[in-house]
Amino acid sequence: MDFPKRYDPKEVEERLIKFWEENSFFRFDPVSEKPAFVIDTPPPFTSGVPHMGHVLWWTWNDLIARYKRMRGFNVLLPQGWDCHGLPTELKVEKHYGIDKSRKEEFLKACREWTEKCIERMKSRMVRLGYSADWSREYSTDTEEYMAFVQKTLINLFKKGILKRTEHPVFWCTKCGTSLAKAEVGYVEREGTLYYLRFPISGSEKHITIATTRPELLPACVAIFVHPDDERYADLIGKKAIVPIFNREVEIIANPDVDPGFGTGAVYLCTYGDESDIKWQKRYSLPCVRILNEDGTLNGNAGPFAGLSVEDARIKVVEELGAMGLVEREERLTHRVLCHTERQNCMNPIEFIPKKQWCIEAKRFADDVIRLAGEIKWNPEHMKTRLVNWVRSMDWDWIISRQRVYGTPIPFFYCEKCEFVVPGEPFVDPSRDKPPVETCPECGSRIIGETDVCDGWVDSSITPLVVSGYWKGENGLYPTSLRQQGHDIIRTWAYYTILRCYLETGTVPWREILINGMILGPDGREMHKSLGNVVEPDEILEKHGADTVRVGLILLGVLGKDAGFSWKDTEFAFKFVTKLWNVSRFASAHMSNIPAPEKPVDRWILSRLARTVKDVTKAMEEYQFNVAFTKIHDFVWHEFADNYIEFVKYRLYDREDPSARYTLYRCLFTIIRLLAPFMPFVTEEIYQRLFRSDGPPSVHLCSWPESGEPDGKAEKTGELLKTIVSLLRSYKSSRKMPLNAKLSSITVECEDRNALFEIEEDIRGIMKVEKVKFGEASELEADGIRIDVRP
RNA sequence: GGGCCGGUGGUCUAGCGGCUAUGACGCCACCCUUACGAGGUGGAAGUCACAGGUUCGAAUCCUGUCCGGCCCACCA
Repeated sequence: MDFPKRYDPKEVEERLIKFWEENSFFRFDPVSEKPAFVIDTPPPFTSGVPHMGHVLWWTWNDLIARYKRMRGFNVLLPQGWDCHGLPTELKVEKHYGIDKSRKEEFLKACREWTEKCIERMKSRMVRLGYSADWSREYSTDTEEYMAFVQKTLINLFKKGILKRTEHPVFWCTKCGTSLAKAEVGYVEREGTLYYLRFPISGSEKHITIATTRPELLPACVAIFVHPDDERYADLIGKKAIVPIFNREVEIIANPDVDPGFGTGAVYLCTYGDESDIKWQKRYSLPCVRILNEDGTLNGNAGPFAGLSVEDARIKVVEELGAMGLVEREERLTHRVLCHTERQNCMNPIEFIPKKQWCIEAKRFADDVIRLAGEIKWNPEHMKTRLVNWVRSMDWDWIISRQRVYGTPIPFFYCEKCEFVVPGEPFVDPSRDKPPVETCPECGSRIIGETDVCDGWVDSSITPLVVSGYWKGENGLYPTSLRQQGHDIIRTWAYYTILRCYLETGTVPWREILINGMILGPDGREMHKSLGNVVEPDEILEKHGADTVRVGLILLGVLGKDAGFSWKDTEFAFKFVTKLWNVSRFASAHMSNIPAPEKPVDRWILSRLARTVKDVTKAMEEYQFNVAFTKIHDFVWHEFADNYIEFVKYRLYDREDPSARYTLYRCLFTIIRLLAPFMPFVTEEIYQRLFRSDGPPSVHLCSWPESGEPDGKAEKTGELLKTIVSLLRSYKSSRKMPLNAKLSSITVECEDRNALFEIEEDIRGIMKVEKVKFGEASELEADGIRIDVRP
């Protein structure tokens, strides 16, 4: 049989990708009798180049899809693209030099850029062997998709869950947009704590407050001290004078103040941080808005108007200093709220009161927690993350973004009374006509919303899209499985559960699988500046897709981060070669004609059965690294190192039909076990050796049945292994070639019958002329003793 | 500060109540066997983080300590 000496991944992969595509093997069959398995697949964000994290993600999805197909499921593995987003806008501004004020032109450029990104991503997925049903591809920037997003938003509006309200929002002055709570986080920063004196009204005394934000002085509306703080007991209820502005503010007792920090006195400005918002509400204080959206101070800041936050800080301190009101300054590290969702922004967040569209998510916290309980989490403990997040949430979901490349918020409202009129999807209220000319309430002019949606609004309804629910088919909803990273549990997983629940009343998926992050080889996050970035293309070019996949599968423990490892890639590549060589050997010696088994055959078949059992169990638990390692160990160390070596003498000398058939059975099973992991090399072997006995592709074969392991046969096999190992050791220690002849050996073991069964094998494998049973003492292992006569 | 996860030869890893603790990489010695040197055989290397406890029996279960990692949290 023709079987090339070397496996050429590049040639094979190109050929098989075409072969699979031409035959549409991976199309979802809508009329199939088989149970459906729907994977809620990632719409990867289409910005930049795919990285190792994407590749792990795809590999897992594809692995699951291929495995489930072999298990008899009608698998739907669709693919979508999450297009909208700030990074794309920024790229377009920079690359094309188009300003977003030229909206139509700008959007066109965004789409062009996105198309390119999709092409780049898709080509890598295809090369990796991603077995998606490409006929079901979708993009979040199509009118069809956006129309559905808008429809769900209008539903929420009608139910009174989506509203336009004024609220201080997280505002990034650098990106010029509001943000959701999930997009911001605290970052340790160096800063200065200023001790500022406020004169007490009608007194010679003063009170000293400590703050890191002196520039917010114009917005000061109160001073707080702890109710039990003796230092300030006599000042509670009195008024302090805001320096420079000569405004009076009340000194109020507030139990949340920490008397141990700074001076124990804190001033409230609208708004310096989240507690300011809480306290302002609690004590019904006024709001002085001093910040513009670009991060400069406005007219309310008096002499500081027009300055940036940073400049104002210096100026205020200077002026207070001149007045003798700066008591002291001290350096400190504190936590600053920053735009953490975007690694290359990380700008400090300001709070600006604004009218925003908001989904009242908090109301549904208990429902989301209940639904999380109905979903099977892998690993289980990741559910805690979601639950903790939902419990700690104290803000609703602000969905409006002051951007252009996004799904338009589908509402119009009255310029005077703010009465809201929904549009008819698809609608772009920034350019389309409102459905009514004037406000039905007050007769004033109706204007269109110009904001667009947060990107998560698009991507949180993918289960409704992939299942066909959005087109009125709901047979496939809820979907079977979502796979995603733990870093976006509080965003993607949470928002998806919430949105799908609000739309359908049920869970979006039955199971969720959490993958870890792929770190650099040094164990740190991959960053260009750290020089620890490994590009998937590099390995893909060198060793092929199967190696890339297995290299990552070995790292991928459920929910755990792992550093990229060249060793594992090397390991994977060696195994591809090993499998190829094993198959090459088998191609010359195996046969599909059944024949009765001999003891050694029964042993390997039992070991094989056990392997199938273990691997299947690991696959069901999504422990892919364990599953692969089990197959690897069996193939290399039991099948190749032992079984094949044990039967060579039978194959070479007498073409033993039992060995030939056993070889066939083992390899066919191995190929099928490995097919989901290494789709290319297994398909190539299948086409060469097994195609005539089965379906047109190994990926259409069924998953092997395990059968029952045979304990007795395994014991006999172990006895043979031990004896062979002892004799190899004997030869090795005497620097003899392994195929050196021995005249006789005497074996002392418990089971004389077993020894009798394998006597011929011992003689054939180790070139021993005579095997005797009896007392021995020269070599010993596992309670078996041997004497050797060279 | 709260929560979660983990700590097994030099490095990575399996085992998660019961045979002498799995395997890989690396290391040492050897073999040259007609699938594979991207081989093969043999070997050295571990008090399974530490301390208690439960049990006939603990790497495995419980408690505490130490050390890492991640997530969350308003100390201005």
